[in-house]
Amino acid sequence: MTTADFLATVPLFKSLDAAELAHFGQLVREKSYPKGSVILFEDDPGDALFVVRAGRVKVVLVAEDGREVILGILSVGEHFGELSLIDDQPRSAHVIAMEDSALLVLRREDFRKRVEANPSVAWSLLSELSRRLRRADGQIGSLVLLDVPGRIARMLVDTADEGGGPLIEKALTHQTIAHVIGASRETVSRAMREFQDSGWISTERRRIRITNRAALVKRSQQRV
Amino acid sequence: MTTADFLATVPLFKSLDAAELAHFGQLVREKSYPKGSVILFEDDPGDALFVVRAGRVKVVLVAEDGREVILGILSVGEHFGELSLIDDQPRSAHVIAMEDSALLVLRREDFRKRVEANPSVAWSLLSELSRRLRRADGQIGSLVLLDVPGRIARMLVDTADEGGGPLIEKALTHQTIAHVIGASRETVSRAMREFQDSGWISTERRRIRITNRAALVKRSQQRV
DNA sequence: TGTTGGACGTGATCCACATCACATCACGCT
DNA sequence: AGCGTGATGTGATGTGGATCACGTCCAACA
Repeated sequence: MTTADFLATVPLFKSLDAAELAHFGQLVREKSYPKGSVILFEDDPGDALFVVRAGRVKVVLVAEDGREVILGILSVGEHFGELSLIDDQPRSAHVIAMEDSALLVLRREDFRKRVEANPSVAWSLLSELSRRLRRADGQIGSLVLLDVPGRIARMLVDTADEGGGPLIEKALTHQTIAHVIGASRETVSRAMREFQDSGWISTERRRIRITNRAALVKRSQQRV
Repeated sequence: MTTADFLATVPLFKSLDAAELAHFGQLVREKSYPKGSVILFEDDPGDALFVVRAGRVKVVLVAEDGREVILGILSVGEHFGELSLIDDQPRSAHVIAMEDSALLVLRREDFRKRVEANPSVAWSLLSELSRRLRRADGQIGSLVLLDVPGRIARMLVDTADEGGGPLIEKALTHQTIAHVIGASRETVSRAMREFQDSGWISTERRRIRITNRAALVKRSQQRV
């Protein structure tokens, strides 16, 4: 697939015509990052937007003692790094490749010019930031109002809904889930086992099937 | 102050000229909300943007058992409700007047038309959403990585920085702080007393003065 | 096919905080 | 001035979940 063809599949650019996509295609360059490599560092000045072309990356905050929170996991077609292009502030988090990944890089000035020529891209960006803000606020609510099993239940339901079905493929490891919901690996393991014993989910290597969505939804709305 | 003059002071509209401001002024209507009244409900369909003209409002999520989290507190000149205008999704939280307040209300279609006529407003909106997203992500980091005193320290430093000086006027009550940082009122009281006894802050009715910013910053970066 | 490193399972222990229960304190009101 | 209501101070008690310390399982790879 050519770069322009790939860009056509990226939601951010969905409103662009072929000529514009070709134009964008000329401006980006592709970079590879092996699993575990740091794509960008918190506090660095930022002057580029990244689009995931292959692989998966995580957006993380890291404490001095090494503990981490995962703010987001981005797959093919998703983008990151636009905040610094918009407000000229430093990067707000680290971004690390979870698998061998390939990213398209677009520099600030190129991006700004293209956005000014295509206000519809600005609207796509607003939609995307709105979505992220809703998610972030929901996450804050979860952290404060729910216990760990509740947060896991919520995450499972959300993930399944986004995936479009009750089967979650290439599911995250317990350790990764723990980093996302702000809990320890052990507690996640225990809660997942509970769900399984209750018949709410079934798992087999890297796949989770939700077998009682209603129960999970209920569990994600109240403390027991 | 006329409505147009007031709008000129609102950051969202800072790039507009007098004619445009007058135009906007024609489209908004002003509504009053007594302290405690609910301005909008989570899950309602939303078709209006609100600008705080007087008073203070809080954006909150409420659990079934009544516990609440405050996602944001908005003062004069700040706005809310734009997410539903952008993505047509329902309201993501309740908004409640913390004091007797007056709000300017702008309907979706009027707002959209004006934004299309003034792309610079879209850029202001992007800046604002970026700011909120950074804050929300920071808050998620605080909730997961810091203990309660750490979160309070962070909040004090942030509030002072926004206020432009070490003196925080019309400070929030301990109960309200508790709702913002996700803790109990008692724990907030004890932590604030600790800070005071350590000489990091001093307080006198509804005012907090930061007397050792460095110590607070350090406390907000590591668990003790 | 043995080896090795990552993912998962599970008990024991500890502690930061929520919760409960009151005691003041500080003001805005009448 | 006296009253009532909301803000704050502070002990006692209970617990969800982090942490520590292992053991098991499994897939990739030499």
